[in-house]
Amino acid sequence: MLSGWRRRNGIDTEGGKRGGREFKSSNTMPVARPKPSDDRVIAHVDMDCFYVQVEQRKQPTLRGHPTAVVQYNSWKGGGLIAVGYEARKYGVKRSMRGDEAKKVCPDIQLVQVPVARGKADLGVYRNAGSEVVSILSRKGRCERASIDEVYLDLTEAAETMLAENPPERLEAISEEALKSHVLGLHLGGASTRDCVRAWFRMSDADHRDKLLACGAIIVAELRHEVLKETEFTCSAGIAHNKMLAKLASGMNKPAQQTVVPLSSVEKLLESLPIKKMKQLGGKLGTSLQVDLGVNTVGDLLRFSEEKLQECYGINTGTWLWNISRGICGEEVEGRLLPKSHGSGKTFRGPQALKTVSSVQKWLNELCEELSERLLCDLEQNKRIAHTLTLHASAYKLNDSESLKKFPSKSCPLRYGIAKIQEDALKLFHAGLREYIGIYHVRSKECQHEWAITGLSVSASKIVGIPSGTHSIMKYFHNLNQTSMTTSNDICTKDAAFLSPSGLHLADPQIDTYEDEARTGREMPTLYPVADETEVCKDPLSSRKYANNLDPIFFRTKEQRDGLTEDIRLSCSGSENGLVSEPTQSKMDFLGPGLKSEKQKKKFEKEKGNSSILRFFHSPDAYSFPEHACLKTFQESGASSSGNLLQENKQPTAGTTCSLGRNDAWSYKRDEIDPTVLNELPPEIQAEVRGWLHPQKRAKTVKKGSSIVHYFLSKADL
DNA sequence: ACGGCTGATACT
DNA sequence: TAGTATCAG
Repeated sequence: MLSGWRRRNGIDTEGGKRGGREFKSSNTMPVARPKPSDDRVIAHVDMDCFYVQVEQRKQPTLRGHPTAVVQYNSWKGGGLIAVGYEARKYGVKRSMRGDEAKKVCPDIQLVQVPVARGKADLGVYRNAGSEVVSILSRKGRCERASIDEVYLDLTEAAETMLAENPPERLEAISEEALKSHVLGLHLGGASTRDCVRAWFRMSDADHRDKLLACGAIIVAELRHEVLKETEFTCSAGIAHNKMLAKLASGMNKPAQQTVVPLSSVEKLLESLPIKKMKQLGGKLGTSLQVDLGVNTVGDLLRFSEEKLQECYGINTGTWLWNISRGICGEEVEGRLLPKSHGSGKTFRGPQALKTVSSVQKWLNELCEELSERLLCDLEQNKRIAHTLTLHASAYKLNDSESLKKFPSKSCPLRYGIAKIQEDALKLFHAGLREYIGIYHVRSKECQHEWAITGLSVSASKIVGIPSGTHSIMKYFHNLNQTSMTTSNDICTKDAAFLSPSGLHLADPQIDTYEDEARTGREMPTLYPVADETEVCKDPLSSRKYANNLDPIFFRTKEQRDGLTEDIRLSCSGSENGLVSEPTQSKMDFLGPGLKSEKQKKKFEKEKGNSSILRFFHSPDAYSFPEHACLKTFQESGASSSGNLLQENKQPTAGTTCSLGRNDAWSYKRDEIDPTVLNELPPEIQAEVRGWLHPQKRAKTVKKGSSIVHYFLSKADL
């Protein structure tokens, strides 16, 4: 009996008896299998104890000393979030408390995570990660997998090297490359290095091995550049797919790289504990162990694909079958920027928040950080986020129902600190009302019913906006001239133009809130660009925009072509005039009104900036009337959205490609004038070309679920 | 009620 | 879609 994991994820919920299974007679039919291998060259680069390195660079005297990064030094020395390798020798581990670390390693230096607005601020690490990404993205498609991890598709670069400058012709192979670990390489007699050198130069090797060798040389170069330019060391894995590359990058740390030739895969996986595989470290992995007795990846080979599908569903089953053979078709995504931003904090135990005002206070802090990061993203990457989401965790006091989860709520995101704060609070109330039950709504000040143990706000649905001759500046400039006579902020209405679906959620309506006298206000005309004269007067007209115009591209075709993702990845507050004044803890206790005063001053101060940011800094920026938005916010099950939204379909033809990192919008590829590309910075060109000519090879779909798998020849691995 | 914070993704 | 859950580091 499968327990736990499957109950939720299992696709086949009806006792595992699947209709249609009998149609798959396993041997007679040409049961196609995924290719046993592909000839891509994929690298996974993993920064070594990244936070520690960042702190050591900032404070060089820490180098060479056992060091760990800790947050919230208050309780038991704080929690470790990164441990340097010197400290690991003493047995210091992540998720130790600072005190325990001191115990096993008295000399350890504990560095605190920067704190801003009363919470840990990981901004410095994010920025450091961006530095690294900007270097690693030079040689091929690059996917930022996390703050300190990157995947690279080096296939083209490796092929080029193999054709023009193969290792065997290379008079000298870099020292770093020669230090590679090559799995399965027999080190008979000769020194390791000579062996590796010989491997790199092997002229009779499998073509795919040669590609890997080239990949390893390239990765060694890249890692060297990272070290030179950032002082950070990293480790890497080079293999034919993401899964193996990721596996390899962790095998020899720190500051080393590991190559996985095809011939080594079987043995590598045979004895590998199942939990070491990415995605199998959690409940699914446990289920494999407990329910199927699978302890190593090799053990998985005993099960037919059908059996695995019976147990875990079609997708996961096939995926398991594949990974046990070292097969993984996942593409490197080609995304240098995050898809969402979030700011959150937990309030454990006694610190749990029990009043609305304390919640509000913290929401304000979180929203402030979020807003800052959003503006940063806007200015540096020309991207706009469209959805604001509030997550909270809570428990009920004196209630058996305390297991109930606090519901997440989201709404359209309006730019401007005050707006975000206001909306976040409304979302909180919406969630709270649902959480405690609508009958208790009125007992607003009745405490001790609930306690909040975690709060977070996040911004998602981030899409790029055009740049180039008609830049974002111009866009907002127009906006400002025409419609923002009283306002300096982007708000929901703008999202009407920008939102891919035209979906508009009204502000959450909390009945305990006074309506903000929106009624009589007239809707301003809003000209997206000078030559577009459509006027948005009522809720429906926003739909018209969304339907008829590609919102972001609701300008000329030429303008559309300029779409770009700015490659300036860093988002450092101090560099862009966005830096906040030193956080004053007094502010914590000031109401929104006073805070607004502060923000006003900040805005005044920044008025001189040519930055677009000044458009959004006004705290009490004009708010578009709510009736301009479709009200789709679901309240007590009463949904007014429904049909309106469903009509709104995006054209997704076969020849569309998704722009940037967000699939929200598609457009016809052949509408793009290729010559425009040449005017973009080279790095951007590369990425845009990536969009325009996505994958040469058949696209392998997530988790091996793709039907293409079934049309490829059976594995002989 | 302790590991905090951040992010991605899949499913419904 | 919006909301939930899982996973990772």
